[in-house]
Amino acid sequence: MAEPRWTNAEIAALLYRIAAILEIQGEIVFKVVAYRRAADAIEHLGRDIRDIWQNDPKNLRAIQGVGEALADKLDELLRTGEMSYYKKISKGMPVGIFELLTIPDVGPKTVARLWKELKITDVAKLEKAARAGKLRGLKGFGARSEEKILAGIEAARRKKSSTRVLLGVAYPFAQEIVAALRAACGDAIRDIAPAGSLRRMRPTIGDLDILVASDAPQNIIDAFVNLSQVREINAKGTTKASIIAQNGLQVDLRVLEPKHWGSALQYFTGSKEHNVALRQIALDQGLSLSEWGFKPVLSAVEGTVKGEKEIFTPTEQEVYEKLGLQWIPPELREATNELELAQKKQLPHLIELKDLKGDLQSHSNWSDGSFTIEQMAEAARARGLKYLAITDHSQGLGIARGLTPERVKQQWVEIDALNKKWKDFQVLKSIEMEIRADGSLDFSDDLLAQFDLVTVSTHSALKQTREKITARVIKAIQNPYVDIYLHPTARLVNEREETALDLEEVFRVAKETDTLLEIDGAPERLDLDDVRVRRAREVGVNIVIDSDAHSPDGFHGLFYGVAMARRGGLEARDVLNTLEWQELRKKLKRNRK
DNA sequence: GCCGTTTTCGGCCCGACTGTTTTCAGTCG
Repeated sequence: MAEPRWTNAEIAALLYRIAAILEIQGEIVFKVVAYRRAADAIEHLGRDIRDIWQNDPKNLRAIQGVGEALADKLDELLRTGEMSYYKKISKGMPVGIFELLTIPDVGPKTVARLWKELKITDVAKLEKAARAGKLRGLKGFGARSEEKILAGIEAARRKKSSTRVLLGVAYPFAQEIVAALRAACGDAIRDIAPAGSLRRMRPTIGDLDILVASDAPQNIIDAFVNLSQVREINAKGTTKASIIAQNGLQVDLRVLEPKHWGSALQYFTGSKEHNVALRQIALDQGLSLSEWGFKPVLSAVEGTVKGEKEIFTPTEQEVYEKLGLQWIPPELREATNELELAQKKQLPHLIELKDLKGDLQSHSNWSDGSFTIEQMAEAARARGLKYLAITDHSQGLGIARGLTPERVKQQWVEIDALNKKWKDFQVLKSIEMEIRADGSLDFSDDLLAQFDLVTVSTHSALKQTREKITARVIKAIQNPYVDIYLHPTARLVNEREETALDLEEVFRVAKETDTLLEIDGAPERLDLDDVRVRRAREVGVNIVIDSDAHSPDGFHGLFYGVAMARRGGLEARDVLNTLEWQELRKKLKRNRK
């Protein structure tokens, strides 16, 4: 019997849905939070939940936030494909009701009352009722509430149609805004930094948060709303302002006194979950932490006030130090295990861009790039790299003018000639070889053996079943001349979901065969992502970080690739292209035997 | 519903804002 196969993401979505139902039904918030916490943990597991489960519910309790009750419910779901508890509580819940929760200022309590008292079960009915002035009959609702809800419905619609912006777009734009503000305000700015998910280097960004420390807040606010990048002003007050930029991004600015800088930067950087956990650690030490600083709290044990004065933290380091923690790099602040490591002073020494010695995926005008090998090589060299693999596509990818064996040989002549030009730089003969739908490769082993290194990837037949695509990839990476498997999940951020590939199995075989897996740093790929990178490291798979550059500008992909590696907790030693080519070369499986 | 060198029971983050209120509940980040 083929059971419906639930992915981690689908299971997480189910738990989030249960949380929403419980919330609307008025269940205690802590139970709701428990479901959300478990959902979040499963979403960010980095491996298939079945690998942990192994047909025993007890194993599931190893997942943070999953206890006895949830383990049993998940066990049932994994065994039978259904969860009777969900069936029970979702009975009679109108499906449209969950969309109401996406409206700003409409929360679970409001939804429950709209449903029970006015029979409103979807957004269309709510809009109609608000326009007809029927909401003001509810206790605590007035005409103003109706306007607010109508505006909220509009805002929710706009938000739904606009996707999050790629980090590769938002990051340079944030730098631009910061530079423009500095130019306009000069010395009035004591400190300035982008915060939020941008500072944590998430693959996509919703709104941009910019923080400024200054003694002259009004000057900063005025300068901000008058920047040439501003299209419209949402709000403008004495300490904060919000604008929509010409490029459509919402930018929120907050100005605060320098003495609050540390706690505010910490707070606005997030993540929310990280902050919640951090505040708990503070409480355990008798301190209440907020964006304004620390306050001593009543001690439960002594029943006395430990102190009176607030404690300010002008730097973010001081916030963490005050709690006996190492300062935590923003990329790690996603409430995985960073607080535990910071307590034990065991945070990884994260890899930096300057650690990379070479780039192992790039394209020239021999296939789908627009620049010559020489132009690409000079650009890489100018960035301080020592080697660059030219990995033009193989013939299987016809759309990218993939190379035939004959053209490969011609390209090698050009590369050999170029390599005479530098003493401090080398172009590597490589290829991005298509793994065909049946797992066979474009070139013979005899030809593959003559490259410096060989990379493989999939661009077609991406909808194959889990079994099929996994077998296909494994067959390819078992080839003794295949060194690197590129952008393993084939996802495109905001555009295309990852394939059904069983990554855990691929990790296992990659480790067994000494095949390297890639973090493709092109902003539209970022593949492997941080969660997968973390898991790859746990398993012991070797990683490389590449730009996938198709032009000299494309080498900025290395920066974003390093960001994913940092989010995944990688150190320089975990990434093989931090080695000189001669050292890396020895680690390739083709040279190990 | 989860969790524990201060607990197997009794806790579970903080502050601001809003609209409606005479002291607060709900929502948000």
